[in-house]
Amino acid sequence: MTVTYREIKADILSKISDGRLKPGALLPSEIELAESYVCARATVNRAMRELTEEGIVERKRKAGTRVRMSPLREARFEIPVVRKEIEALGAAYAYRLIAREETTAPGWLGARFEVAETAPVLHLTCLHFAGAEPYQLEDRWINLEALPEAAAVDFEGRGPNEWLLETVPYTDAEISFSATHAEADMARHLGCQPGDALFQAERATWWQGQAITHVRLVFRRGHRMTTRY
Amino acid sequence: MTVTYREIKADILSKISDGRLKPGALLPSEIELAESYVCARATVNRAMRELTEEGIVERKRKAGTRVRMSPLREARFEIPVVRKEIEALGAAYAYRLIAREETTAPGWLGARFEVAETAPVLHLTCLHFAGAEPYQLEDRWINLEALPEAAAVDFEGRGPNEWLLETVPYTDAEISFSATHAEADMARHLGCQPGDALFQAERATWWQGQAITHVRLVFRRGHRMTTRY
DNA sequence: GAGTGGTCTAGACCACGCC
DNA sequence: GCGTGGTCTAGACCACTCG
Repeated sequence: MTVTYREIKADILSKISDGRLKPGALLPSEIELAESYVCARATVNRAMRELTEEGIVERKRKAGTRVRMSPLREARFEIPVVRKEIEALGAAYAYRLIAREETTAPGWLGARFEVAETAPVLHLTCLHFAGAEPYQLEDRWINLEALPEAAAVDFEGRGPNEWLLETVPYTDAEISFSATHAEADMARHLGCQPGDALFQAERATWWQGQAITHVRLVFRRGHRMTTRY
Repeated sequence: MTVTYREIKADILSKISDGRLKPGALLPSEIELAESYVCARATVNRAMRELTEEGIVERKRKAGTRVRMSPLREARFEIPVVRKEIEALGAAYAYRLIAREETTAPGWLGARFEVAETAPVLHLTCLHFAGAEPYQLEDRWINLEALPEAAAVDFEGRGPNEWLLETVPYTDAEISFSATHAEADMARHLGCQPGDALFQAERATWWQGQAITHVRLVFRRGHRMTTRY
């Protein structure tokens, strides 16, 4: 029965949990820990490295390893495909294409995207349903210079997000969350009142510096994005 | 000049980026990779383990290592202290306590928190400024059963978030983001119109199952939470 | 059964950062 | 300088899972 790096992690965590190790406390060096756990230093190292990545401890050469003053943790959100998000709610997923237009990039998009305003883009508006209820309104722009084949796809049966996921990888993405008012047509599609406060996400993706797609996702009234950490 | 795990990661990533490795492709086994990179298998293993954690590849015993079909990535958000958030904007931070009251937990809080409705709580309302502009309205509830010493603190000079961070660790936290309407007093404090759509975060933390604090943070109009990934 | 990844060991060298 | 963590090596055993 040897000591695993998981057991070492669990032991350190339990010592923090029950107060035997307080925030700011200095831990023994890897060599000392390896002796006390009777294992190789590499095993201790892996345990401590993972605790570092998880934001539990802080390490500095020469200074040693300390329990973080306030465990710096970051919340992580998976960015699921809307179909899976809805199916995870236990509802049936349905999709409808509302509008489709080939045009040129409007000014705000050009600025965010670093594409010329004359660039050809495909503009799609779609609605995603959870059962019979509208769930999310999708306002999508696809850069046809980067992705000319998108012009040949009719997005009637399947949403552009799923098509894009299968078709193009990306190297960079930016996502932001904010609140917005329901405009008149938005309220009509989402079944809420004009002026209602709605949660929205905007995402842009690039492939090696070239803009691929920008999407604005407006959720139905009352939507919450939640995570535990 | 030895081969590091970082170089191996970078090499694999570049092969994915330029198409030499396509989504779904099977990579050579660790032993083969170690031979071709002329390094120890542990070095290859670390590179591949990190690529797995980052969602770039998928590994199964016996089946081998594959490039993920669609790189499953998660967005990460640091949850900074509001003071640092504001200072990072280049603005001066200021704080004001608006209201303070010792009371018992309202029903909705008891439900979220699993504390009795008779539990004593400290209810604080505070405003955080970026320069002269209101930035965030904080509506905080502290469980006085878990943290009786909070009753003795006047939160005049410093916000409860900073006090809590220094004072109590937590084992579990839940955070959620949504949109809300500005109520009348909220609009007055944040300098916006009643009914404006505002972005809000709600966070609850626990220490080993015991509720510590619940906070609702309502941001000024137009606030966006952004990350790249 | 056999091949793959998962982990541990014992040892080594190095880079960083205090003193 | 010197102690700490960061990394690499060569070898080993094990656990899972596919055929």
